[in-house]
Amino acid sequence: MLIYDSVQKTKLPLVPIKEREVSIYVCGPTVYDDAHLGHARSALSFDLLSRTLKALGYKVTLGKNFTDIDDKIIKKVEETGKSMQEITGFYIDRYLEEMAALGVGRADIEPKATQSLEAIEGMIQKLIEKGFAYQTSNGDVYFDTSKDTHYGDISHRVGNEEESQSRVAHTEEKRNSKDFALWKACKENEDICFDTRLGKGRPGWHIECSAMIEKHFCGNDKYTIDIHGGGADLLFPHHENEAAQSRCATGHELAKYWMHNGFVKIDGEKMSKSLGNSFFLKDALKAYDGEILRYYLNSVHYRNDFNFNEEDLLAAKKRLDKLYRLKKRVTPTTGSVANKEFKKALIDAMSDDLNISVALSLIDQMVAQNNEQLDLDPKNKGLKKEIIANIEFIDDLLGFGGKEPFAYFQIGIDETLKQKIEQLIAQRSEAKKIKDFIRSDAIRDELIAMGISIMDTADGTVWEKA
RNA sequence: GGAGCCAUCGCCAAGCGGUAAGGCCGCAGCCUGCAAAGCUGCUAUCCCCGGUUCAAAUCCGGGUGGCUCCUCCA
Repeated sequence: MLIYDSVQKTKLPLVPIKEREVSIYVCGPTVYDDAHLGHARSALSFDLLSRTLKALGYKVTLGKNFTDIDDKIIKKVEETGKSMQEITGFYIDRYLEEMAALGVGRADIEPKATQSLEAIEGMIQKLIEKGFAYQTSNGDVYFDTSKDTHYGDISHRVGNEEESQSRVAHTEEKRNSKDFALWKACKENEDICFDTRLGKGRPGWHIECSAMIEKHFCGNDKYTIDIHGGGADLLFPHHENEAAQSRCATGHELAKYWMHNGFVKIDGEKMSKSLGNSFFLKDALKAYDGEILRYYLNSVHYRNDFNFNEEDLLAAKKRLDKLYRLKKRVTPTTGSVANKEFKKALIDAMSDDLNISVALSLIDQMVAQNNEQLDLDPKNKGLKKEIIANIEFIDDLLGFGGKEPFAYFQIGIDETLKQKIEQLIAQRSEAKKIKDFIRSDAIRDELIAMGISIMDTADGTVWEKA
């Protein structure tokens, strides 16, 4: 398995800390609002990573956190009058539901900041003891970036210059402009704070990940986990800071490899809350089936930026349709063993830093080739079994193609409509039988107007929602 | 102002020094009562200019254009 390490900026062979085991930690969402397509892409990227590693025989332990302490959450509490738990619980459930619709598997460990306060507190204490952190007069604790000689190694930022142009506001009590909060002391009339040995307050954003990783994973003297992942926007400052905290507190590096997924863009611009161009996953799921969204969002290599648009989504859907049409042709059959070369080629493609484009092209070629073979030899049972097995393997590795194929083409059609369609098709068959093609074509036109396309096959007429 | 990334057919997208995968769209054909579906065939020398090399879309330098990070962010 080759993975691209965004710190070394090169593809590296994956050599896990423990043989045949891979530990992965991915930065999850801050749960104060609905997930957008960017969250989906990140989840999908690391889902693909985890599936690929499992297919290669690794035992994968995936951790993904929920940031449930945050200024934006507090703001929402103030705005809505709801409790923090109500808000975060609501969005966590939504997140998990929506990701499930995309076929994203649950993480093995799903820590929350609120459940990790002891670990957070412990790590901050250790940083203070070791002289890597300092407390200001109001009780805030900052990480002293000047004490960490490796600060900047993750994001490759030059640390010496004065950052006069930095957009970060200077806080008087900060010793260096790059220092960041480990602990934010409670202000006068704030009611959301946690009582700890550090006083009343709440953790800074970065410390929770370091603390949770330390709490839930153990590696060796050199590294805690194998792979740390997240969106490319987290590289700095979030991951730089996480790495610094962990390095200084524990004496070993946080992760051996760092992987970052590219952005989802709308009209060429990064989708973000501040630009107001977020496309919420819940809205996308209203318009498109989760499996199609999954296929589409995963169809571009995870490191590239992804420009979301409907035409491309439709093109992706057509590609998935073809796989399901092949599945329709072989459907009542049960699988045996997938084609060896196909299976190997697919795994090889994914083993090369998740080269999904090559994997999808292999699937396209498999579909065309098997369709041709079926054209030539429609009754070949062994072939059918192999095809089904191929598709099962695709579903396992990439997470699509698992539905019952007739159902796939009928998503969104209710029972009454379905009956009407089948009635019209029956009428058309009658007309065809007596060669009343004017009538049969009129019925077909009617169906097309309803958004239904039909195909006459040797086994009768089948229909699809267009 | 500082730091990066990217630029391949009308569109999406692989490629990682050895002579341009795949998909969508389009065209032609086979199949069909006609369609649809499926199959077959056809369609690019890689933003520009230099350089390195026997060989460059791939490496180096310089342009141009787009995007991102340095502020919450997946």
